Amino acid sequence: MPIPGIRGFKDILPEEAKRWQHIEKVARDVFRCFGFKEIRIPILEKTELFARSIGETTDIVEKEMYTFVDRSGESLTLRPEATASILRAFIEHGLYAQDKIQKLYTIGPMFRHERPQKGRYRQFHQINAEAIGLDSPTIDAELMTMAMHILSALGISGVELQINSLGCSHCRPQFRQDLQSFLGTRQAGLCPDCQRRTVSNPLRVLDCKVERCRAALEGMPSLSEYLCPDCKTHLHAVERQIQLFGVPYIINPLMVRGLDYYTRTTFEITSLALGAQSAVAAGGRYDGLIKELGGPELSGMGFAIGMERLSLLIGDLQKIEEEPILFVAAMGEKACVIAARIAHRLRLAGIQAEIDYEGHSLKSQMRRAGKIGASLVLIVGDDELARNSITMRDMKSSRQWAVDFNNDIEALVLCIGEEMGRFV
RNA sequence: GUGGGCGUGGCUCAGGUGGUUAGAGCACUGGGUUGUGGCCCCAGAGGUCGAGGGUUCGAGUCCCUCCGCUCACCCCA
Repeated sequence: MPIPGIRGFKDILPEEAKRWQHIEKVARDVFRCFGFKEIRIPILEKTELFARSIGETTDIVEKEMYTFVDRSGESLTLRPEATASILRAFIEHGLYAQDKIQKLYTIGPMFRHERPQKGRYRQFHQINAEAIGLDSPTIDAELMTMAMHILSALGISGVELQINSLGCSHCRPQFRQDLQSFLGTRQAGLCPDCQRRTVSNPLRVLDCKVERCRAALEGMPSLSEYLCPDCKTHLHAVERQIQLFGVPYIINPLMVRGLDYYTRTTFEITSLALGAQSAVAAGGRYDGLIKELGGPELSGMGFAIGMERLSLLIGDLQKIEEEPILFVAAMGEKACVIAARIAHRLRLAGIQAEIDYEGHSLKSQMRRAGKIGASLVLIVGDDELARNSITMRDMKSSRQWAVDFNNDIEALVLCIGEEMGRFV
């Protein structure tokens, strides 16, 4: 009996993996231009790290983490996001001692035990960027710009950048309290979810999609009116800067985030092409978090891009240039041996070379050569060997000719290299 | 955790009101061309019809249970 894979854990098959490689390559190149360095971090951390950073009462921590006790009795968790781990590493290795400013990125799998649906899996992959040690609103704008640039560099259009400010530790508590008491007076008109949210996470009511909730919330306190002068100034500066970068955006005062650590600037990049899970990227500022995790008093700002969602948006439009392929077809025992040697030598020269392994007919080998997209086929057989030559066939033009071959593979390989326009 | 839709060869799907050996296209293998790909033609191989139980002389088809996939809610990248 075959053993199936786990729900929500998807295989990325070769055809799609090719697209993923392309995505990563483009992203890495953008990071390089923006001065971000790669950091590679473990996928397991102590559970405590996520509980403290993401928030004890968030859905992620309460019911979505893959948490288990390992053989030494310690509670570990498969990371549900990357920020906490990056900050942990940043603190643990004292990176701030070399340079207070650290621009870091990582690409890899994250794990959340949610019900899978379009664009959402239990093991999913994120491209994650963090800019640590900067209070300047310019870095906020720069990060959002960079995220947008990665998307456009991948040929993705039709996305919307939404920005909001969640306030800081000075102004948000008052808003939360006032919102909560306001919601208390409107319970009857709210959907069951929002009635629950009133207690657990009142800010979430802001972006409820249920129509009748919208109506019941007439006259509700507005977050933007509660922002303290510093937060207001910061938001305006972010706006000014992102306008200077020429990136279109909209301010969405109703957008909130699901992780507790966000302060001030938050953003989301959405696309209607994604279905219900419309966010392809999201992030924000987290000013108190590094200290909260036992590090220095430095602020930070970061974002994550969902790889699966990116892949959905790119679709099949992506024409990735293929390297040329050579197929060595062989007829007869001697020829098979020589074919394998030729292929081997070509491979060492950096050319993709394929052979037949099962003694198929020449017709069948030719069919296979065509199928895998070989541009050049070498035909080695009794006839050729008897005449000290091999046959070369250009698959595109169907032109074919004989090439001298006195059992001298090096000379042959030179000839092939010329034919394929490559250095061997 | 909740709800809708769907499970038939590797893939995409046909299979009125239950009836004999479950079909097609694509892909695969061989042949038509005793050594030549794509197009065409012929042949072949490949399926416990998601699983288990029930009704029936008889179940891919009807009933029940379970499992899986998928979309949506919740939540989020």
